[in-house]
Amino acid sequence: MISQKAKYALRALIALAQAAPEEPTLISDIADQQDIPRKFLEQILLDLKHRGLVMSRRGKAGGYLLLRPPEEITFGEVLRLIDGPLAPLPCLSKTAYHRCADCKSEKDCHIRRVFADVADATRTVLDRATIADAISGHSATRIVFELN
Amino acid sequence: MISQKAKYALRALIALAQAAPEEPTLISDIADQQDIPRKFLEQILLDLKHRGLVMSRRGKAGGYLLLRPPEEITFGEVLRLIDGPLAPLPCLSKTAYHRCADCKSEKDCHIRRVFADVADATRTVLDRATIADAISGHSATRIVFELN
DNA sequence: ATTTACTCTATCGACTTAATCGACTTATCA
DNA sequence: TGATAAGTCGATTAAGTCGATAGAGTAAAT
Repeated sequence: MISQKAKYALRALIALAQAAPEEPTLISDIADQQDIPRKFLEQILLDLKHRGLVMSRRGKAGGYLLLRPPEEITFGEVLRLIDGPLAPLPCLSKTAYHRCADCKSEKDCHIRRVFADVADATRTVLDRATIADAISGHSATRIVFELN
Repeated sequence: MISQKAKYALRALIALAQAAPEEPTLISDIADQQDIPRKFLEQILLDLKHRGLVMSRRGKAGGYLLLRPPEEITFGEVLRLIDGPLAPLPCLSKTAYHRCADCKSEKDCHIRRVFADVADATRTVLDRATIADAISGHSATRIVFELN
């Protein structure tokens, strides 16, 4: 399950993508429109700002703006930023690899092999799906499952 | 990330599948062999027993036995049992569906559409992969990703 | 100078996770 | 029949995470 925070982040980015590209949107407006607790959303937007996804303007007529085109912001990027690695096992993460504490041999790990397939699938889907895709309802990836 | 408990459960089942099919295996033997805290493993095996995956014999010459063939125990089943639903959103779970608390319309949910693909992929992989597959190193599913 | 709005750090309570404890029950065997 | 081996089971713990809130601070505009 993805966290509530990640859902909020994605919804906020979608809201920003749907707003006028030059007019800053108020935190409060996003919070009201998307039903997100105001103060919680502040933190989230700040995180997104620190990672370069959005920018902000202070003072009157301030607010938030998308810093990159919605076609270039992927779900994978947002999820990693908020929830951490996508991989189901630490030893399968491309972006935050580390050995499982009690693992004797990665090559021989029976469960690792199975989860490697899961990791590939989620990575592929989430790193291809963009905010723009989400808004348009267009799916970036078609997945075909074959029996071995 | 899957929980430590789920990893232990899978490793324990694999160990049982590799043991003689009629000789009960001691909790302590599995714990030692797999480096799992003894008392924690007790709980896990009890859960697996209550769900009908294994059986136990008490007293001298007691221990645990697999109750079903390794070809019929899937990763998906074990993970659901230990960690709960596989789906990344509650509204995408087949086995434990429930609405997202703050969701206005599922049909119009932009993020739901993306995660539906993730849910399909993980479900397919994990519900096809069995304990027997894990041991043999044979992968049950080949996944092909196509661009839309 | 005042108002508006974002910034930042700290804190909260509820829950979850991983693990441990200890008393109990059941089965075997001498 | 009683000692011993082994699983059963509920309670408890410590640490961490999650979702949310509080409040003082800073920057910009008028």
